[in-house]
Amino acid sequence: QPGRIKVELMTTRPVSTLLEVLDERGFRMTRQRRILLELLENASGHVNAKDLLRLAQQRDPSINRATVYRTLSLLKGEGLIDELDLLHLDGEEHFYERRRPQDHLHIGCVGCGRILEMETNLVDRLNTEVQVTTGFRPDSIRVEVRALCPECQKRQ
Amino acid sequence: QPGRIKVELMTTRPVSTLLEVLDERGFRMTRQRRILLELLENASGHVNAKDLLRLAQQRDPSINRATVYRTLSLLKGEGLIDELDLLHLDGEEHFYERRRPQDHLHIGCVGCGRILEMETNLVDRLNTEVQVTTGFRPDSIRVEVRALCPECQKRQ
DNA sequence: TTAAGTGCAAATATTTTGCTGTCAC
DNA sequence: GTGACAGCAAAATATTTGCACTTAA
Repeated sequence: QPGRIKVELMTTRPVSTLLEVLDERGFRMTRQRRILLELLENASGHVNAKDLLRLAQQRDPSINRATVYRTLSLLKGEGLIDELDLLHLDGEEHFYERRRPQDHLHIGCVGCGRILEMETNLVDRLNTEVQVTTGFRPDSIRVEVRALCPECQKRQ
Repeated sequence: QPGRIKVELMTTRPVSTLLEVLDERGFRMTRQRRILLELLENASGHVNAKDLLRLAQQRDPSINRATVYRTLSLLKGEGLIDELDLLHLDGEEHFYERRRPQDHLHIGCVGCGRILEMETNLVDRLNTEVQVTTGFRPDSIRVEVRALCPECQKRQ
């Protein structure tokens, strides 16, 4: 069956919260981490470090940039979030999203910068093919498509 | 048929050189561009800006960093090279490669940093599925896999 | 109590830009 | 000759780090 379009809405959520997982793994639950984890959990789609900092500071103005980066680094290292570039359509910063059971791909419109997500089993099949063909054991996969959205196609 | 492994060797080369294409399109052929284009053409695999600058300066020490970035930007804009992140296994810099007719994916080993290429028609099928499912018209696609190579698997 | 975590400021890394001078066409 | 391009240095952007202080466990 064909992939379904997912826009800024996640359906296949992990069962435990980031907080629960980090807690289980023995990391300290600081005030700052609670805020950042909750924001990441509920962020619609993808956040960059700058926005995450801004959002966090709305709840606690003392939260520092370094803490944001250190938390993101921790979560990356624990395999709980993935770092995306989203094709650097606008600047060089990274975006972060909660890792989900179902792999998906990101499509960025070079015209308007809109980002779309799409779930398709082709991504899982890529994983399998990599494993079988090369012997490399995939950990995570990132698929990013530069494209032109229907609206921008008309506009051209 | 299964994808074939390609390591640091390109088989499906474009017919015209970068120089020929830029010349046709009316860009000026400066001494600096000739050097950079030739290096990009013959670079085995992927180059980053720093290495490209270093290599270029071996032929002409006066070549400047800004010229390298401006040339890369030009080639990107003309759709002649693609910019890769190779999963930022080591630092934040970008890598560049000549765009080829056959799409392929990049697999990076998180253990040793080795980068492998693999050609598979699944990438082309992804392009098709994106177009059909979302209406977005793909321009280029980037597939990057974090993985563990066979040697690093044993070592663990 | 104490080691993990935070804030701060400065450092690092990579890429971009304004300006002036040069060269391909 | 002239506008596209190059060199230079400084700026911009994004992220990381050393160190002293704070706090969760």
